[in-house]
Amino acid sequence: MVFPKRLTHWYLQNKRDLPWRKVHEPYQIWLSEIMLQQTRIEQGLPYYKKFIEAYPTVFHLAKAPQDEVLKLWQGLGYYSRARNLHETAKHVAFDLNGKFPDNYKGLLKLKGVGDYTASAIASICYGEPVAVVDGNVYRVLSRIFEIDTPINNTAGIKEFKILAQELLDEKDPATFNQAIMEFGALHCKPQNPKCDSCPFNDMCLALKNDRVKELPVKLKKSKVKKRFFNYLVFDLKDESTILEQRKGKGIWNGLYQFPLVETESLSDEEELKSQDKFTDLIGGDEFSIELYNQKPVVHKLSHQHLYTRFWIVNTTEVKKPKIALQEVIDYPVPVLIENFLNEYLPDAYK
DNA sequence: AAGACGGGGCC
DNA sequence: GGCCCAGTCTT
Repeated sequence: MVFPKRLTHWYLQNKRDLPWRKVHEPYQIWLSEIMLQQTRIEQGLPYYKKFIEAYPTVFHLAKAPQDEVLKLWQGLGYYSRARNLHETAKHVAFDLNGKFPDNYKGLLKLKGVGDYTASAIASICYGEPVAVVDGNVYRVLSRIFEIDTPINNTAGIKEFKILAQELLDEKDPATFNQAIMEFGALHCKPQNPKCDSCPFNDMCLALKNDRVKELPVKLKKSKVKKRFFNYLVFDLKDESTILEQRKGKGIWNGLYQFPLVETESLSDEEELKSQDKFTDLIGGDEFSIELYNQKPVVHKLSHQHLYTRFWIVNTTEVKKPKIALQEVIDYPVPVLIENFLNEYLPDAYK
C-alpha cells in the first residue's frame, strides 16, 4: 500500500478527539495553530478552550485589551505569539472585514504565521495542497527514509519540505497533514517509538538499519546563561505595591513584574541598597528591606537560568504609581512572579 | 545563518 | 541535565 493511504488508515483509527477537529473556520484553526507552536497539545488545550470561550470570534479578540489577552495567555510561554495573535486579529477584523486570507500565500503575510502555520490553515480550511513540516514530520520522514540531513539548517528545511510535498495526498491534504503529525505525536515518538506495531515497519529504513534513535539529526544546542534577579516587592501600609511592564526585546515582553534589579552575581543587602533603583522609587530616605527567600528561586527557561531573590521593601512614600494588592492578580505576569504571588499573597487577594 | 524566545514533560 | 514540543521573528 502507498504511504499516504497507509498513513490515513492509521489516522482514522487512532486520531484523538480534539475540539479544533470539529470545526473548519479559519479563526479556530488559526488560533489552535498559533497556540500549538512549540507547545504540546496537552499544555495548549486548556488555553484553547479559554480563548474560544472568551473570544468566540475574531472580532471579540480584536476588541479585547492587550493586557487581557496576555493574562489569558499567562503560563503558555513565547508571549510574542500572544502579541502577534492580537495584532493579527485586529488586522483581520478591522482591515479585512473579519475574513482571513483564503490561501497559503495570503496567510503567510499575517504576523506570527510562518510556513508551517500557513500550510496548516490553508490545507485544513481550504483544501489547498501544501504540506506541513513540523517537529513530528521531521521525525517521521527522517526515520522512514533514513535522512540524516540536520533538520535545523537551510538545506534540511528545504529537503524535508520538498519530500513532504511530494508525499502529500493532494486529494485530501487536510487529512494527510494532520495524519502525519498525529502519527509522529502518538506513534513515531521521540522516545520509545512503537516500532513493533508500526504500520511502516516493513519499509522504515531507520528501523531496518537500527538508526531510529539517531534520527532526526539536529545541530548544536545553545548553552544556558545564568542571570541574577532581585525583585523589589513593595508591601506598603495601604496594601499596595509597584508593578512595572517589561518592554523591549528580551524575555516576557509586555508582561508585568515587580521593580527589578539585575546583578552580575548573587547580591547581598548592601550591594542591593547601593542601586539607583531605590532612589528612583523611594520618596524619602526611610526604608527597610528584608530578604524573603533565603535560597534563590531558580527559574529555568530554555536558554537561561534565573537565580531570583525577592526582597520585601517597606517605606512610606514611593515615586511610581502604586497598585492595590487585590488588583495585582489581574495583571499578566511571568510564571516566576505567579509562583511567588501564590505563596506570598493572602488568599483574599487571589 | 544563528540566536532569541517559555514552560512543562520525559528520561 | 538534556531533549523535545502542531515554529516564528530578528539580527
